[in-house]
Amino acid sequence: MPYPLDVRPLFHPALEDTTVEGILYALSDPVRVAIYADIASQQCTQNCSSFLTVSDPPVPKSTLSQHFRILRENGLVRAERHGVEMRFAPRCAEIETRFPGLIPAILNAHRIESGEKVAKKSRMSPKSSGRR
Amino acid sequence: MPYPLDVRPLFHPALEDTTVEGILYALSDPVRVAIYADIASQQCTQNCSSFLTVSDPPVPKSTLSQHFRILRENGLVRAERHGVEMRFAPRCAEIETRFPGLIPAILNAHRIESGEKVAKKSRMSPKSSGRR
DNA sequence: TTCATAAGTTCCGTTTTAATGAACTATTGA
DNA sequence: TCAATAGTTCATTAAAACGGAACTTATGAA
Repeated sequence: MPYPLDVRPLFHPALEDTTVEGILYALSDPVRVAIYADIASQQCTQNCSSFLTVSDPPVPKSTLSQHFRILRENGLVRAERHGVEMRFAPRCAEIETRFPGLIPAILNAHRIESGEKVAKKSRMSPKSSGRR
Repeated sequence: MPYPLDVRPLFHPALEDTTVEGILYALSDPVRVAIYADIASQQCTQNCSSFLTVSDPPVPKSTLSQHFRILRENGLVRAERHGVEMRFAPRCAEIETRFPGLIPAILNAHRIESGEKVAKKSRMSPKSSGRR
């Protein structure tokens, strides 16, 4: 008889237990902020492995797992086991009620910076005109 | 004849070289964010030693020095040697032009959290009425 | 059922990074 | 010239991040 699936308690902090420094720490890593920006912008939840290639070279699975744990334990995402895979949903709306404007400002800053990187890359790319 | 005072180049990143992750990292430490919040809120610049007691137990001098270096190298403060002491001024206004809303949101969140800590402490204090 | 595969996690050795006492370097004032 | 003060640097230790390998659980096929 199939018993309930693995329901080991995945710890999620209560909203009021989240801290600014925890949030800033979690998002101060380039891989984690990229993951979070992606999760936060998607309407649908995503699984772990879809993020193996957020970075080049690809992030090892074990490292990715740690990154997700840090995002979860600092209150940034909600994780749910779905069969063999894990799905993540952002907790932006909740955090917004506790620390208004914080997450939007960070995501906005991240967008600005990402835009710069893309611009720099395309300037350096052999496909671009380079200095004319 | 007295030569120019020690003017070893104190490195400050150009505004456009500051990064979100650098800023978040610098402010993800409780001591550093407390220092920065203080500097950002003061009209007058302050020296290093006035922050020895931002934390209890007091932060060792060598540790403080590192904290200030991290704030400076990540573009959060401008440091100037004035005789024997070092003075710091916030770079909030600059950062605001690059990452609008980021610093105010972080400082606001920090205020919220500090307020909670004070409230909790006074609830637990023997001088307060405690549970009535 | 049994086996193979796939998704994540955990373990553990290695590498980085942080913390801090002690020694050191300016600068000022007596 | 000496003493005191503000910060920095260095060296040691402690803590945290990284990532390969082994492990666990779920699923689907035979």
